[in-house]
Amino acid sequence: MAERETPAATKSMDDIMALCKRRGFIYQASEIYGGINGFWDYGPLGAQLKKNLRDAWWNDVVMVPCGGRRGPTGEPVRMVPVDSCIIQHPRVWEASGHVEGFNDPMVDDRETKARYRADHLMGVFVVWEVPKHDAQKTGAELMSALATLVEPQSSSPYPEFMVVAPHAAEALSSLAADPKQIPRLKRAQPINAVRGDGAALALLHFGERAFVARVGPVDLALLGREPERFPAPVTGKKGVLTPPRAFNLMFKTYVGATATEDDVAYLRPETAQGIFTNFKNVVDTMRVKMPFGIAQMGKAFRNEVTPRNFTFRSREFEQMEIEFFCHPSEARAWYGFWRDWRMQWWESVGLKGENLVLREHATDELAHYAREGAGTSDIEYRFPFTAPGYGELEGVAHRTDFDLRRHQEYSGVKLDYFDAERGERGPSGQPRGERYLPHVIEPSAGLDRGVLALLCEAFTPDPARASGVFLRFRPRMAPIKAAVYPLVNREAMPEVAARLHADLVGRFGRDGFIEFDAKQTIGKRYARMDEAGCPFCFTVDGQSLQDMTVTVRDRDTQQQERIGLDAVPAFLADRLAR
RNA sequence: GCGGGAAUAGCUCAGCGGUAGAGCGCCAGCCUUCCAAGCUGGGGGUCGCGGGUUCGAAUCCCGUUUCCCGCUCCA
Repeated sequence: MAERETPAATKSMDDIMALCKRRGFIYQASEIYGGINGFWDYGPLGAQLKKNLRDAWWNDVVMVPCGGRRGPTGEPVRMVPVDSCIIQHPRVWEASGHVEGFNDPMVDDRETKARYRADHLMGVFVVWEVPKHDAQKTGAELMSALATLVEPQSSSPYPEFMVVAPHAAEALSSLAADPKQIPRLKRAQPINAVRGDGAALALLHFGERAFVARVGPVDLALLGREPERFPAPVTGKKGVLTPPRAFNLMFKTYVGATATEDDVAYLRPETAQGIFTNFKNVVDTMRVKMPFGIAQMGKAFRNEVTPRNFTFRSREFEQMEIEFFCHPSEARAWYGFWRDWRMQWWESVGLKGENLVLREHATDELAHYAREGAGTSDIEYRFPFTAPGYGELEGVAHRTDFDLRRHQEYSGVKLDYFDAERGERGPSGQPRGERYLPHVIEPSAGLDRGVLALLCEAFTPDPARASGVFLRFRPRMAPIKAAVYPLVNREAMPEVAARLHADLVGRFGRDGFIEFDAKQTIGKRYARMDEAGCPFCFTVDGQSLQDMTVTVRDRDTQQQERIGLDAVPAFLADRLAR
């Protein structure tokens, strides 16, 4: 299959979206009302395609963990599922870091179109002009004079300039390296280190004049009230900045009818936390033993700043997450195991070849919970809109014990695990046991992104065939499993075909649609199935009535073979497993 | 949030101040023995939405929504 693959860059996303609409895979949500940004609905074929991918994950991950293969410890992989609520106690999201991490206020420069994190705007507050005779002194020589200087608080609350940096120290060093960030500034010298209020002092030279300035965070409340009195970074121009605007990425709602601020709750931005909050319950009730995983699939919600690229960045989406708990000493081995096996799984559902890559994260792009861990990898697919780059399908992260530790801290409930098989051996030869907070490997996949990747991968333009395009789904993923057609709507053909159709629906109808259609020419019906991605069409023709055979038309090759009517179920059963 | 482009039938698009169109698809009938064949007929659009200009707006102007591209953002 891989050798006939169509490069992602040659596929048009517009064409894929049009096909998705035309064939009932994906519609824009609330379309008759003009649509709603960042939300998409699945049509009949899309719903079944999505279910097939979801079922494959559930079966291959939860019910037959890792397809039956053994983990790095040599034992079978143990896995149990949960299904937790979308709305959790608000403290869950404080513990997870989402309340803090999802609330970066941003400031826009209306003139230059630049956007800044408000807490990264460092103000430069001039507190003292250095007398001319002292202007050539170094920062160190000024230190004694500065000891008696006016308190920085007495200077104006409005900065003279603004510099973009995460904190004062970095602002100072970047100013020293590149004074052009402030108009007319010739030279900047740091004077002292960052103080308690997050600010530091610097000596700034403008031509012949020199000033001592305090560099530090600006008053965000004041910036919100009077943005016109704050200078923009780089240009120094006033009146062009917007007030800080909160980009709250969590969907807020209210529990109860009163809807006061005390009732605020959030729709989960990830399913993972529902696993961590149930960790103790699962350990206490399920006789699981380390190492083991808890899996969950379900909807999650993120108020994305810019939903874009079809369903790739939707505000409502479905996740398939595993939290795999293990002893800290085994985390590295399990991390590698999961990373490699998840990659193979995506290949098994049809994303083969150079469009699928495994990318290990560089240290500086790791999330807050993963810095101390064995690593983070992304399994990425080259979508037409990311080509030649890639978009994330699944992240595999070693989250250390970050989440359990935080939930233990915020809830006050002990979440450590007593491992009876570890620890020193006592006189009887029995291990004394070891109590520890497990480490976690998290393979977290996006179901909607997976569906989109399947669609993009399957989409195969072919000017030689009537439909101009066909969808080359793996039979296991295809929403329509087979079609049964009488070649013509005459003689006994429709009746024979209808019987075969009923038989196949009974055997395979739970896995996907089995089509029946007697209208129109056979070529037209084949072409429709090409566009819908149906892998096999069984046709009853004149010969069928003589010798009880049918033709099987293969979607990918357009070739036909003739098999016995009674051989069709076995033929399909064999192919649909692939 | 910003800048640019777009929105007319299920799809692809034409129409650009004077009665809303074509091709394909879809549905029905006829005909048809293997790849969107042919014939006949049919359904389907308040021209994204809301204002304004005009005797008259799909068409011009303003606003708005959605989609696409580029920024920006992305635990």
